[in-house]
Amino acid sequence: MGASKTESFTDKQNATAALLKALGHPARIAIMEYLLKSNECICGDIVNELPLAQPTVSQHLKELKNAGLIKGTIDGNAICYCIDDKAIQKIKQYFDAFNVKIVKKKSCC
Amino acid sequence: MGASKTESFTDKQNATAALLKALGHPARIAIMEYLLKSNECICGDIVNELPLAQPTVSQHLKELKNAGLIKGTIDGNAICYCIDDKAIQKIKQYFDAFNVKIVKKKSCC
DNA sequence: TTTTAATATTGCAATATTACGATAAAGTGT
DNA sequence: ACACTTTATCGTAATATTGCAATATTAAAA
Repeated sequence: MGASKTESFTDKQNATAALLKALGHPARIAIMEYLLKSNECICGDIVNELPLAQPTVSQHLKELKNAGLIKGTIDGNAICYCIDDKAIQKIKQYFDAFNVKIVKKKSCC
Repeated sequence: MGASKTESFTDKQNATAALLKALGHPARIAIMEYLLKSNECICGDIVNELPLAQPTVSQHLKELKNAGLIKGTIDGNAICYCIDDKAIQKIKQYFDAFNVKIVKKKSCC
């Protein structure tokens, strides 16, 4: 098929998977890390930083934006992309909670 | 193409992306959450819990195992799958560090 | 040893993803 | 208006993912 049976899982599970899936590509990890360390957030700078063609980078930026991980604001004829803290908080909280439960649980194997 | 240009990114970026990609599917999130909350870790129980056919679940388990997120031990003719803490620690640390840097950084948009 | 149970693998169809050239769109500067 | 810059979109080829039926494998149980 190729299509996930999303309707069979909870909204929360689908939402979590969607966030992590958006980060599940090295180019998108590289974009996030660049936005984190650099003071530049202009789309063109990201394109120059990555070893990918401009349309490809644009596509990755779109996916990150759709997932809520970044937001873009128009600045003249350029676009400034920034990390959206809220999405990162959500992920962090998910793994924090996950970790707490792991510590409490006895591993059976 | 369909194939990621992994050779263009750092090993760390590729490793991070691979871990998150493995969790980027609702069925695999559901498996991890089941293993976290349940005392059962037998493969058959997971198959019964999920709305997917046995071969599909087996495939998802394989991906989680390849990513290092779970480990399986043979128990008679059943297999017990458990979460591998180390992988979760890695992810948690990644987002903790990410978050620290976000807080320090002034968002530009 | 034959049957049964549990899990993995194979093969395949449907769909999604990745990448990029070509082109469009939208703003800037002249 | 015109060229120029920046980013997005379209179209398409190559590859990957998802899901399952059928089948193989492996170990227990009878």
